[in-house]
Amino acid sequence: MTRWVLHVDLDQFIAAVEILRRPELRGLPVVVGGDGDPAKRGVVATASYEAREYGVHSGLPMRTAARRCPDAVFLPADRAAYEAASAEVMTALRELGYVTEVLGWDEAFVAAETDDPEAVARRIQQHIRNATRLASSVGIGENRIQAKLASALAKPAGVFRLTSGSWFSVLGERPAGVLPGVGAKTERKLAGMGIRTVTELAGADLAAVAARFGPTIGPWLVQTARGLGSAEVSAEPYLPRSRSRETTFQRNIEDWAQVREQVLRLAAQVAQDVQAEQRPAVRIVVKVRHAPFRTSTHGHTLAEPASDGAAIGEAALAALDKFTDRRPVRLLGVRAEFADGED
DNA sequence: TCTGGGGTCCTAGGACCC
DNA sequence: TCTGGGGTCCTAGGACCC
Repeated sequence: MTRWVLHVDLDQFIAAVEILRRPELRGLPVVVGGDGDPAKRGVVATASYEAREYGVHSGLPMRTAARRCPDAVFLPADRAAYEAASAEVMTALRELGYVTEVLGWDEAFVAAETDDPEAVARRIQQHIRNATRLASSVGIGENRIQAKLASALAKPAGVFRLTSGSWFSVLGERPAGVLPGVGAKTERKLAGMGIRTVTELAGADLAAVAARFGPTIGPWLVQTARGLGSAEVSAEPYLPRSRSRETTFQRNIEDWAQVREQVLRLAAQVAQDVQAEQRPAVRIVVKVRHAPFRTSTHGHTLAEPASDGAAIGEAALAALDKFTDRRPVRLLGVRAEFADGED
């Protein structure tokens, strides 16, 4: 028996949940995001595969999506519905009895001791489909990084195995940006060093990469490009490090009295979230995005850990007072941080 | 017509202490 | 009078992910 890591990833999860409750949308380009009005500020949360054919993808401004695919059905994001669907999926997944680590609404790692990981993958897909009517893809690897990349290669609704033996033949010539953790900025920096592909990053000079990206991220990048990494799957319950609320205003706010009002409103929501966690906050951070999309943050550490709305609201205002730039405000956010450690 | 919301982790610089 | 070298903690910002 060999120990495998499986990465289960729901296919077009948010769009799929919407199509389930509106079957007439099946086969149509569906775009979910913002409040569903593509004329307003907001970005795409998920596009159905049909909409992706038009170049619509997550993170794209809704307005741009409407231009690329004017015939798409635009729907508002409905968090509660996705949370409920996600809970059903993860409950079904855990019923199979494997050590399971949930990563978000629509993905999880599973550890399995087996000589036939494809059979386990198919069983997982079938069980999730029976319980929720949702399709998933499953990646199989010797560790998390291999499994994660494998699930992307398995889409839609497939199973794909990626191991140290096949890593370079499958991914070696692909751009380094396919690796999780390598975003646009990192990819550009790597290109500046003459590193473009996964194979090139895997063979890069460790000291040079560490000098450019730091002693932790540098070596980690090279290891990732080699397809090496942790195979641990943790069943420990997830403890959030922070809870936050933020809003982008449809029209920029110019009056600072209004800014204070909005910060207090967000702080009240955060206080409720903190109370639901049953752990006190130790620090409150306010985020301000000014009109030209410049974002900065300032925090205020609480005199003592607290969960009540008054203390969190006061701390948020104290943090807000550290901002000196009074230009128009596009976005405000309030975040509560919990103490780290075991308690 | 630009660019959401909710998160995580790492880094760099200053403060502070010995 | 022209002031080293560590270590640790705190804060703000950067990058990334879904």
